[in-house]
Amino acid sequence: MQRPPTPTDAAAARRRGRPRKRLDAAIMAGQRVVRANLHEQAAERLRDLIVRGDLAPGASLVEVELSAMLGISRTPIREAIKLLAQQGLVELRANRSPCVRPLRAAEIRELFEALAGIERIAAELAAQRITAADLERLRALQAEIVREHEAGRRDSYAAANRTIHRTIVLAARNVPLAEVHAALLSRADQVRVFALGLEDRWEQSIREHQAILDALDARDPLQAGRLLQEHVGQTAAVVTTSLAGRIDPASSAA
Amino acid sequence: MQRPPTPTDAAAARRRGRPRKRLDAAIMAGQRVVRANLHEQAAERLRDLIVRGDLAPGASLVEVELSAMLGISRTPIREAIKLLAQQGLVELRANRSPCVRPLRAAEIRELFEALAGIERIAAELAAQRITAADLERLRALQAEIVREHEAGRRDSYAAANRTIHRTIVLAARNVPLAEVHAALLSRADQVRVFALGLEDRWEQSIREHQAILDALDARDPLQAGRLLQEHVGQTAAVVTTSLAGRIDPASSAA
DNA sequence: TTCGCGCAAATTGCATGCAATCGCCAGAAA
DNA sequence: TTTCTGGCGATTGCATGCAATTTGCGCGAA
Repeated sequence: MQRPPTPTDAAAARRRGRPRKRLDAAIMAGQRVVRANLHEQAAERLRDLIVRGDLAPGASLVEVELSAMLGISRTPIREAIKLLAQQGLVELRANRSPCVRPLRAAEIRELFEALAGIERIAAELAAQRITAADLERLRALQAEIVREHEAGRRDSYAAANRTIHRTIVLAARNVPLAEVHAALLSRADQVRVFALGLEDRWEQSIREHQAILDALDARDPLQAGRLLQEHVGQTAAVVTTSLAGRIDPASSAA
Repeated sequence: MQRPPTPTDAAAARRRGRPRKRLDAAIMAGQRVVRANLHEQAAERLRDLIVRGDLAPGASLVEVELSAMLGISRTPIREAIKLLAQQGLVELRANRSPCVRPLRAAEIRELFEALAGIERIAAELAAQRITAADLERLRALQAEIVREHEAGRRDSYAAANRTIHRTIVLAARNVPLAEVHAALLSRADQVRVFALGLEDRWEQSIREHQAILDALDARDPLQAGRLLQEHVGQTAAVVTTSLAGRIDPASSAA
């Protein structure tokens, strides 16, 4: 009978498995240093589950359940949950199980508004600092988006779309800005999964991307910023409309 | 002989102290619900120590030391440190003691740049949504700043200054934006403590505040945003100059 | 039938033990 | 004198135990 690994099993395995020189061995084996701490791995795994919608908004996150699911003990789980809470994907409730942040109309509106603003700032900076290599990468991503659009591949389209936004922000060469953007973006991704009808906007969205890339290419900060902010605003409008009927308009878990 | 409380002492005290009905009793005693979890208290306390400069940039944060200092066990300390790391006040190093984020020229420049951008966005939104009560509060804060300036009270001036910026951001009525702002602001505060010569700019700064308030009063988003962004930029310039000679120009802990 | 009370199970929050890991320092070799 | 190496102490990372708190439910009373 197979059974899921318990924390103890995992700990024992980890101990026995490699007498010593673990890191050296891993590096010499050509493995990418996967050696992140357990709580980081847990955070990444949980983020993924939440953003992909496998853990539904409002679902309560019970420590022992997650601990059994991931085969690690409660401690790193707790740390991971705290991390995700800080990023807005999880909501902590005093003396209660934390839960996946529910979708609330007002919060979603504010989220996209903030995201649009931050991307505008990033675009303005990026227009001043973007390199030829950045631009080339953006054009490649844009081409990829077009391909995935034509092939109708929803997931690939979304991934490429995400990457193009991320790349613009990174071109701003501002780490704190990129960090806050990443936090907001993952929450936006979570929301998007539950929105329908986004495909209707694909062609329009691609045109907007093209205009933004042109503005960046022309090193026009104001234009790039304005266009990107509006672009995000458009997406927000579609998402909000799509979700409007299906979530608590006021709040939830009241 | 007095000795600092150990985690065990504290735990025992907490257990013995209140047989039950703890919350009810506290509420009926009219106490504000101070009943935050230990890790939250610890985070707040540590944040304060860092922002006030009592824990110097680069200082290493050893779990047992902090645990003894705050009279709690390592677990909540660890959680608090993770939280502060997420906010950029603490830097985690693999398998080493975390440390207070050192001051690095490039990072500080980026930090204030991001802060300026976010405050611009906030000001634009605030100009559209600000209420009469908000404006009144801002005017009172501005008056307070003038008073503290004339009295030459450095700490009070800084506190009021911080509050006025915070209030403008809150007037934007956007929670995610306010949250990311708060994170960046606390790091900026930490940096400011080590910058000299900020007093030279007080009068100019007060004039800039007044212009920003006027723009908000006039409900002029572009003007308010532009002025606030430039204002933060000016502060950044002074801070950067002041710090330029006294920090690792490139990095540290290489 | 419905409301209230109290008990029990579920679950968090914190403390602590244990082992792996890292940095540091002494000592040896060049 | 400088550099490399081995072992030791310091410190983290994770697992787990224990108590407090909360919630849900059953039972009794109105």
